[in-house]
Amino acid sequence: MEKNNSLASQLKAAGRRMTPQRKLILSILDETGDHLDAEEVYRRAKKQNSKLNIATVYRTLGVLKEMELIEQRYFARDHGVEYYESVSKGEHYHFTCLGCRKIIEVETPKIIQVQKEFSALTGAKFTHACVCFEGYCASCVNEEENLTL
Amino acid sequence: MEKNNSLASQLKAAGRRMTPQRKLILSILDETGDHLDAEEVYRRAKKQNSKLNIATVYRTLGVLKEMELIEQRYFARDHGVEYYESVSKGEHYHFTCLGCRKIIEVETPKIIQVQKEFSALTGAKFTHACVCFEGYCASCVNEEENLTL
DNA sequence: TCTCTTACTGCAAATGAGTCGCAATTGCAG
DNA sequence: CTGCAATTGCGACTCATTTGCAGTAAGAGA
Repeated sequence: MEKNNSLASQLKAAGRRMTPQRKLILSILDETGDHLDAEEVYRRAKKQNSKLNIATVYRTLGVLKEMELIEQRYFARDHGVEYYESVSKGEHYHFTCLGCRKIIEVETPKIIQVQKEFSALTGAKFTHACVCFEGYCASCVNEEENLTL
Repeated sequence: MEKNNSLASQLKAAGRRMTPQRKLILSILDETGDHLDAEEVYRRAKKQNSKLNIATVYRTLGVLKEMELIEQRYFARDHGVEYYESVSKGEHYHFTCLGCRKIIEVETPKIIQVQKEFSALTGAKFTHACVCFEGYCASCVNEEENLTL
């Protein structure tokens, strides 16, 4: 319950209100291990609130993003769709396999290092980095090799 | 002229044809130092070929990208628009200033290092990395500080 | 140089993720 | 319990990008 309380008080601090829609959408993102786009969040949320509208999902995702409770991300070169994940997952990046569409999470301190170096060099201040990788995962690389033999 | 010949032969090798539209669009991207989206490429190209259509620009950008003559990129968190640049510019990344919208190019070997480390670890093969940074450049950081004083 | 095939272009209409205006609803402070 | 501002649902809208199609034009072969 503390989660709801914390959400409620954070919302209040921002002059916003706690609503069942917001609670529902955040809980979906907090509890899933998958990478969801707005459409998929909508689909899952709608199961529990059939009158929910996609516009509300987008608006809620915007609010949660503003409050830094979730992060918006893009995966792979085709950035047509935005994905969202709870910030509670911590700093990491994504590798999308072009073969099987699997998303592998990549952890590395190097991106932060680049930011620090560039800041030190130029005096710029970073607020956000979008990093995503694309390629073939080990098993798809093998498959490809078998095919070309 | 070797550039056109090279383009022509590369196109031929891919079972494609050389057209004035393709020549024009590639030359615009090769010669500019700016970061152009499809709309801006279209605007500039149209000055030299008034009948040119935006759909042709998109199709041509797709072909050139497929032939690895240009790279498609996204800048900043709002990935609504795709930008294109000639691959002849070499490996680099982009920092977008949220204050003045300036795009600063960032050079670092660290991104490639991340890819190598991850490949060594998992056996995955990288084909592409999308990296973009967002924040405030030195002069906008200063301005912001002045405002909040 | 001419011809024929088929890749390519221009156009207009379609797509689709995300946004917006507005009236009805609902948190929640007092 | 009341009032009002924040929020929702809904449908219409935006706008970058894509697609279908009929006409055009590269460029290989004769």
